[in-house]
Amino acid sequence: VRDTRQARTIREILEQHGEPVTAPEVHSYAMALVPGIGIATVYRHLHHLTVAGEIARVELPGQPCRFERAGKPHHHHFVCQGCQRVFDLMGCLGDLRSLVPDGFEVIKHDLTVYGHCRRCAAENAGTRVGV
Amino acid sequence: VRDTRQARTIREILEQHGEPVTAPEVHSYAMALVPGIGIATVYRHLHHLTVAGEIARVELPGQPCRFERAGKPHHHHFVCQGCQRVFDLMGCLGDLRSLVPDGFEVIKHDLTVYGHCRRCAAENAGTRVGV
DNA sequence: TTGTATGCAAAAATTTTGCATAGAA
DNA sequence: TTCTATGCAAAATTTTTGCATACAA
Repeated sequence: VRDTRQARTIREILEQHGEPVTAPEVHSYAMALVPGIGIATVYRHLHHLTVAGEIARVELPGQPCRFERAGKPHHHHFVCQGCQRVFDLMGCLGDLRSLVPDGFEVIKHDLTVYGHCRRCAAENAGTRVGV
Repeated sequence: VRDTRQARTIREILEQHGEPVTAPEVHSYAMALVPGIGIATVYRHLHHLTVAGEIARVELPGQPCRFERAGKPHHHHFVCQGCQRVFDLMGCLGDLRSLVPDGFEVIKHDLTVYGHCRRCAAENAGTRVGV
């Protein structure tokens, strides 16, 4: 993998983003920095960076795959149902082994919490639609 | 929504399945009962049944949408990394509000646990590849 | 009849691949 | 020159939609 302008741009976008971003989002950010960059190049570099362990895939239920910097401590994600933004949730839950049947082996887990972020909770106060 | 043979077949497949199934899976089961049934009909009925509240969408991270009978008590899912089967996990976790920042409002959550089911855990004992 | 449901094929939406060419070593 | 990277377009995947026809009331 050569250190081209496209490769550098995509790596930097991922490094600078706190929350996970989708490939089309990365593409539109990259377009501003490298006009004409193709979406295929974005997908290819996201793949390279994932294999290299520099970024991690973040799969949220029912959503297209996102990517975030690797190396963060174990964490989960919060999806705001107002603004659709995704936030990191540090911390985790207790013993998951108590949830699985006897003989089942737990390797890992994903938790996604849905709700309203601080801003949307404030804006929606009083006008909440049944969710 | 008329009670046709296709509608009845698809509803029954969903009623009888313990674990969530994908639309293509429903289609192949339905093909055995109603030869020539189209995948579009399957998607249309899955949509109708979802709107009617008879079945529920199950979104697992990184996987195509699945469907299961509605009305089950709150539960989560276990994905076996050996056989890829999906199991229901009854029970739940403690207080999720402790995980979210101040001012955030929790509405719901999804938990997916990955590992090996009893059979795959037994088969894999000793031959485990690093996962 | 009158209207809904169906199957097929085409269309969307997201991601991957093939290929000729541009660019880097 | 030699090889990788790129952009474009086409393909693959999953789901939705349009439409003419079949079927039900």
